[in-house]
Amino acid sequence: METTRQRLPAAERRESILAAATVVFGERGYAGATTDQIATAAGISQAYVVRTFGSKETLFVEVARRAVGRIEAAFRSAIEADDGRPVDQRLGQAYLELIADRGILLALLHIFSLGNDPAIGPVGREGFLTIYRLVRDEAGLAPEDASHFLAEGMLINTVLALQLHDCDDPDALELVTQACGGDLVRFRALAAG
Amino acid sequence: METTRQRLPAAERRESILAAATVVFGERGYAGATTDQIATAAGISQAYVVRTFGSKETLFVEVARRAVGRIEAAFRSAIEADDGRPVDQRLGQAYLELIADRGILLALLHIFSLGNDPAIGPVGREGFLTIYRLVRDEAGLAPEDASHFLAEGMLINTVLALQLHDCDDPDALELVTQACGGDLVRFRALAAG
DNA sequence: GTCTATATTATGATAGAC
DNA sequence: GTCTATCATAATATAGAC
Repeated sequence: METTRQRLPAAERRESILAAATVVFGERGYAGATTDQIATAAGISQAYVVRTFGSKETLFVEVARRAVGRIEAAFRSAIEADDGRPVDQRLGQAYLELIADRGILLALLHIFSLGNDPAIGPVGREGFLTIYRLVRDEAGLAPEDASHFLAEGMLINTVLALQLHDCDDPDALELVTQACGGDLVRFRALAAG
Repeated sequence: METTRQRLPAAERRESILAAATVVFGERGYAGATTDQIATAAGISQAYVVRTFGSKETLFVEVARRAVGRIEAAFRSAIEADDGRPVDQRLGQAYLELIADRGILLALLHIFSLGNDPAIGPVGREGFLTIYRLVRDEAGLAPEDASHFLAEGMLINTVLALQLHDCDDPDALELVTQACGGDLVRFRALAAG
């Protein structure tokens, strides 16, 4: 017999759609993802996805804000949890752990690549600067170090998007190993979910 | 009176479409760009764009290969032109100069973000690894340095895509200054075309 | 080599029932 | 809170003329 559709409170439904949308947008990009794919991933109807957020664009913006929020949260707790290691090392690990949160990093990559879009651009800029300020002001990194840190983060996003960690190619694995600071096995495990 | 449409040899027409497509794909991404926008940018009809490359997907793949080719060419000439400065500095400058070649870097960013796509993914991986091998084997950078170099490159792509160089925000400008190695004015001039 | 016209499909969004 | 049905549009691709 069939499972009846779950009736959820609005807040939970929103969150479940956002989670599904993050994965789908992360895989296909903003324009490439369809509200129908997101609906299927969330286990509801296409119309309901659109109705809940008003439009695909609004949904994407919410996904972007949520993704930035996750990064902020991860970084803040890495800053607080002082275990003796230098703060940039703690931040780097926190960022890598986010790979497990499927789609967050990939969705961000797509958001950042759409700076030209009148609706999405401002959200991307604000999000990126928010993260920059966090690592500079709250973690206390010098501008140069903060910039390097973001650069390494963008490389991680890229090798993750390209799925180089699943390649057989030895050069790909060498590069991923460098990008993740040495622990390829862990990177793979996180990416596999 | 109207200018008559230029009749061009096949090779030149292909190149002019590729150039236009690079800009449009760079601004909107693969799925977000339409063959009609590309046609307008190239000054020809939509049908002719599709007919020349067979499909939008094929066109995008050609754009990707051309973009990677441009980077290879720029890096090879930077490696050859030994002016006494360390090679990674020459490479960095060569990469920055590519900003002037409108769309190349932005198109690449979009290509690299679509690793999941069955047709585009392999092209993106191949392109990225080609560049990695070039800076490692031909420029002679150690894997760690090659990785850092690519990371800085991805940061440049990102701030360019986000158009942080056109922001008023002082933090944005600080970050772009770091990303481009100090010369914000030059970065802006290159980006302005 | 290049265009106009059009077939075809896909997708975002809306209306209205339950 | 959620669905089904449907509208409207946009966009890729094809056919065929010049």
